[in-house]
Order: sequence, then structure tokens, then C-alpha cells
Amino acid sequence: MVHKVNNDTDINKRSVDVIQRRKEREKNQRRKKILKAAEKVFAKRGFQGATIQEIALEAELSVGTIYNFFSGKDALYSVILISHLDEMREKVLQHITPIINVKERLKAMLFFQSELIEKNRNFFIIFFRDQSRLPWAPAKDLDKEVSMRYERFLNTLQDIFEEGIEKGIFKPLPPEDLAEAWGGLCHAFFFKWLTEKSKWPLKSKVMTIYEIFMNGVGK
Amino acid sequence: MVHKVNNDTDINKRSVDVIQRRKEREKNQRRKKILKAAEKVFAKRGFQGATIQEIALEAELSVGTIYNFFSGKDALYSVILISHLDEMREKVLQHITPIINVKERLKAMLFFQSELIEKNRNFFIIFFRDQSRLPWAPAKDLDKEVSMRYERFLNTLQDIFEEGIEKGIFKPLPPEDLAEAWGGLCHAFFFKWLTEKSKWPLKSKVMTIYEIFMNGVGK
DNA sequence: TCACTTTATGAACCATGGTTCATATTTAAT
DNA sequence: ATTAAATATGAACCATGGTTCATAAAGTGA
Repeated sequence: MVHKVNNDTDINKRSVDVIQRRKEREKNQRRKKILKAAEKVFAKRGFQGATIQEIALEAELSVGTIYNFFSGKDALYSVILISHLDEMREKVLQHITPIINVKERLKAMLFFQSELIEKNRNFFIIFFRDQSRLPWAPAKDLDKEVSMRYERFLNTLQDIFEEGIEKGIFKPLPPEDLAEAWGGLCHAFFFKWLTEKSKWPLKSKVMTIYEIFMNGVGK
Repeated sequence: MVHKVNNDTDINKRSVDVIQRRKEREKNQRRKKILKAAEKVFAKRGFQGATIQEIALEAELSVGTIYNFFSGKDALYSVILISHLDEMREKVLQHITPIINVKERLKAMLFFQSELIEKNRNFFIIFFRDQSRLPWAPAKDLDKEVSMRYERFLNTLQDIFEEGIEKGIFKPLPPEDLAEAWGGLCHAFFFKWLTEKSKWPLKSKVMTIYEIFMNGVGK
């Protein structure tokens, strides 16, 4: 008797738990679906051109539901931008910090970034279009948030170049110039790949970029 | 008698002419004032963020007057973008085509462009922000117009590089890659100059860019 | 099945801002 | 000074689209 009751409440507890967890999971999935949809629409239309209606349609949900998950269009956009940036920084660092050799580290970073871009086309269209480094009225705080992250990225680059200069691998130019040059070179090819239908593999340009950066194009 | 009448109509005719010309001049000035104002506001707020109200205020004119000169916000934006692009292309070509030596021509172009950017800060903020190469819903035709001009610019670059490759000045890489690399390198420094308060002279970076492009940063 | 909580829905609300147009002002000619 | 033409003005109009919220639907426990 006692046993049976115990068993029952046990099962009850567990079933509540299980259901709770499923609900959690479903909620999460829905959230993700919204984010993916928003990503797609923002990429296609830009921030201003995107409408909540279209995002809702893309997510196969109603407008109201979007607002149950996010406080508004701005928040949706911010979350996409910031979370992706942080996630990718994390991944890149994990991937490159173990590499001792500076040249190899640089190459690996470029290669890895190319992979990320190929796998996250929509996000990078948003990111490249964003240009929070220029003042951008509708999202004051976001501007700063994004700029800060871009700054941090450049600093990471600078560190690599400083180390490289010390070790005599690079010419003793100002590290911020090196970082700017490297960033610009990469950006150009990344951007071209995004604007064209991404038909060629981005990774195929990695060595070109690296070569030009290291040795220039003069003969 | 006859003389006097003749004289009178003569003077009359001339005064009509003179007045006509003054009016023309004033109209032109007003048009330019509107364009300058719009340039400033578009640069500060971006296309979507800019309002006709603010442009009117900046131009010290009423909203309606803006519409006497331009058919709307889109047209205003288009005119700014397209006319500047054409004008600058013209100027750059004039400046560089006489230069026979390929390296010198490239250097001169970069130098001259830097000068243009320093003198047209607002316009270049608009241009760099525009990114018509990515699809941009609100201005279908404009997208194509701008893209076409960008394409043309890259082609001009490519021609230079093709010539350089043939003459053995550059490594035999695909000319479109060279153009992309050069463009990216320049863009990075230009953009940085625009986002920072433009406190350092942009021209001071010209040789850095050229050096990195030609010889790379490796030691 | 029933009461109750949670979540989804989308029509209605409302602010913004591009555009228009009736009116006022300025200019030009007599 | 008067009239007519040209130009400037900005309040009102209207479309768009972000946001809200009363209602419906779905889920949950008894």
C-alpha cells in the first residue's frame, strides 16, 4: 500500500518534470524559429525594410506571438546581432588560441572565419550591412554594443600582429594599420562572396588573401 | 525719335535677359542648398532615418519648396548619389589618364581619391553606408544604377592591373582579385577615417596602403 | 468532462513621416 | 498702385507598419 502510493507520487513528480522539460524545449524551439525567420527577413530587406508581419509569416506564427517572445523589432534585431557576434568570437578564439605559430594562427583564423560565413550567410549579410560604426539613429545603445565588439575584434587582431612584429615575422608597421589592412582585405572578398550568389567556395580565396597580405602583389 | 524707341526696347530686352539670368542663378543656388542640406542629413541619419522636415530645416526652406525642386525623398537621394559618383569618376579619370607609368597612375589615383574624400565627407558617408550591392528594397532602380557605377569603377581598376600584369609590374594573379584586394585595402582606411573624427589627414595613409599592397607586410 | 491557466491570434490602435494643395507671399510688368 | 504670374508655405491628408489587447484556442490537472 505504502509502496504503491509512493510509486504513484513518484511517477507523478517525474511526469510533471518531463512535461515541464518538453515545454521548455518547445518554447526554445519556437524562439529559435522566430530568430531564424527574422534573420532571413532582415537579411533580405534590411532592418528598416523588414516588417514584423513578414517575420511572423516566415516563422509560421502570428504577429502577437512574436511579441510574446521579444519586446519588439529592435530587441529582435539586437539579439540576433549580439548573440551571433559573441558566439562566433567564442568559437574563433577556441579554434585559434591553441595554435602557437603566428602565421599559422592567422591562416587558421581566416580559414575558420570563411567557414563561419559560408554557414551563416544571412547573419553576415545583416552584419556587413549594419555598419554600426557609423552613427545610426534608431538604435543608440546597439550602436555602442556592436561597435564595442568590432573594436574588440580589431584588438584581437592587433595582438596577433604585435606578437608577429616582435618575432620578426611582420614588418614593423603600426599594428593598428596591419589590423586595418588585414580586415579590409578579408572584408572585400567576404563581401563579394555575399553579393554574388556565393557560387564559388569562399575558402578558395583564403590563400590568395593571405599571400597578398604577406608578400604583396608587386613583382 | 526712332533712335530713342530703339534704345528703349533694347534696354528692355536686355533687362529682361539680365533678370532672367539672375533668376536662373538663384534657382540653381537654391537647388544646391537643398542638395547640401540633404547630404548633411542623409549622412547623419541614413536614408530611412532622414526626414524631409529636417532637410527643409537644414536648408532654411519649407517642406513644400523641397517638392518644387525634387519629386520626393527617393529622387533627392538618387540625385545626390548618382551625380556625385559621375562627377567624381570624371574628375578621377581626368586626373589619372595622362599618367603613363602604371605604378604612378595607381598612386595618383589613391592620392586624388583621398583628397576627394577629405573634401566630401558627407557624401562618402552616404556612399559607404549605401551598399547598393546588397539588395535594398526601397529603391529598385537606384540599386542597379549604383551597382553599375561601382562595377564600372572596379573595371577601371582591373584595366590598370591588367596592364600592370602584362608589363610585369604585378604578379600574374587574376586581375579581378587584384582589384578586389586594392579596393578592400583602400576602403578599410577610408572608412576608418570617416568613422573617427577625421582628425588625422587621410592622405598620410596613402603610402602605407600602397606599400602594403605592393610588397605585403611579411618580412 | 470541467474549470482554470497559459499561450496564440490578428484586428484595431496610433505614431511617424512622405506627400499634397489651398493659401499666402513675393516678384514683375503696366 | 494694381494686377497677374510665379513661387513659397506648412497644415492636413494618408499609407505604412510597430505595438497592444480583447478574444480564441490549446494545454493541464482534477
